[in-house]
Amino acid sequence: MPRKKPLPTKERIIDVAGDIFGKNGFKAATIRQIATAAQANLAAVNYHFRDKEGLYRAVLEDTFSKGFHRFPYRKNPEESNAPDQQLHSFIRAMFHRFLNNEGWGGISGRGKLIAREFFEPTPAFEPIVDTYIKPHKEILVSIISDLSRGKAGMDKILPCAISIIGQCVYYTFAAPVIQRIAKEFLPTQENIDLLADHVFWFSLGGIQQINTRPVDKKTPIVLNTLQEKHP
Amino acid sequence: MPRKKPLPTKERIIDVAGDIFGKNGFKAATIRQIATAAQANLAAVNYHFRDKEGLYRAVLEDTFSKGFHRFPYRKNPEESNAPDQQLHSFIRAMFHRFLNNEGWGGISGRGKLIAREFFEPTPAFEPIVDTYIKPHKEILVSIISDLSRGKAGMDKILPCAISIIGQCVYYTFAAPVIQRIAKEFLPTQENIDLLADHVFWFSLGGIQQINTRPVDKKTPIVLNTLQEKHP
DNA sequence: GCTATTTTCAAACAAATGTTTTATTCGTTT
DNA sequence: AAACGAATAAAACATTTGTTTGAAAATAGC
Repeated sequence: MPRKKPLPTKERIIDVAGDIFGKNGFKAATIRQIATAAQANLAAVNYHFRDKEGLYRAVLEDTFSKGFHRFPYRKNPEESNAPDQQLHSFIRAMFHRFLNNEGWGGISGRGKLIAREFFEPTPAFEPIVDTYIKPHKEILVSIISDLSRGKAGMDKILPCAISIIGQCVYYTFAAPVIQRIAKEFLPTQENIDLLADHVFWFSLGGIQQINTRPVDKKTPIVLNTLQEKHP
Repeated sequence: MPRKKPLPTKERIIDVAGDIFGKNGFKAATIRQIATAAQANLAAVNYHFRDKEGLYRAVLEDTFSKGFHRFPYRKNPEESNAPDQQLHSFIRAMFHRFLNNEGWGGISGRGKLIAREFFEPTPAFEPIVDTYIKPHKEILVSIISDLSRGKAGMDKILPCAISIIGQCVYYTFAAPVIQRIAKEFLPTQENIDLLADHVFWFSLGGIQQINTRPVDKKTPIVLNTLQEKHP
């Protein structure tokens, strides 16, 4: 009869709590709000998750688990194994995970929840880093290392990795600012390829520049050359 | 006698509120906490700022005003006017504004306050965007345009600008993640030059790549070339 | 079909918090 | 010196909110 309740209460609460924690943050979200939206009783949260923080932990684990499961970060052996193709796939997968509605759905979905953990992590984020973030970073490091044919040390690889992830994260989560500056590059599901292509090419140039510039040289060289082309 | 009160109550509250709003967020920060830390009476906040939100608006305006005043974004006509030097200065100024203790002091200072407004802006952020962010972006756009000798359209300039600002923002605010991945690139006052140099070179290569790659080409070209150097 | 366990529900509790009120103090002006 | 307004102080008010409680209902196991 009640076909509006296909999921058991516990999972319904996790689902709804993801939205509400995302929209309002941990402190501002209220258990009453969540219970009401999940069509559950107020005490159900404390019953199933012990307390508000227990619910939050469950939401976070559920979010990352589903996001990385739907859009995995492992190298795809069926693809061309050229490292530049691998980088392109990596960036595309990241944007899909962030923006696709089957993933985290951008800042109107679970995005803000994740952004907050990036910038002001709670204790609940600790296991997430070990389980998901670190292996994810290792893949990227390995791709960048391949791109430099194994010649670059970690002192060059790591900042490049941060620059790449930083672009993806910023493009995704800074939507409110981007909307006022460059509407055509808004982080939406439709723009995933556009964004991924840009970040890919920009980063490819960046990695190349980092790998080719002379050490401890203080002045730019490549673009000076470019300028001198048209004096 | 009370030499511990060099500032009038109103400004003392703004100062302390900046720290506490930054550390805890708007909702979690309490007026009692702020009043106590500012050695002011509980009612002082409502008296001087009408309500909690009024105080928050004052804090935000004060933060951006001081940050941009201490580390301005205007082109410095005394510097070399080579666009690559301008880009370097722009990035350095941005990192100083973000990280320097005379600026926003990173995420242990006012950084988190600003990060939150970037990713989930409140109504109080509206005037800030018009007064500070938009002109700031225009400077960067003009520099990138100069870098491409006026040949690039906004469809190429804007995403490059976002990529550059994104790196700076991410490097600054993702400190908790960076700490677990690349400790030597932590966003601290001492690392400003290191970070600025990396973002500068990386972005210079990125801009160059965006400007030189053939339109609508789907496969990477530059790094393939690089690879073929060592077959 | 009955019992034991799990889950749901309504109500109440206790703590925290933004705001208001009223009185007092302090500095300036008349 | 008196008077006025601004600023400070202490207390109380009205909500909100996380959590607990005890009973009812539903479910599972035998």
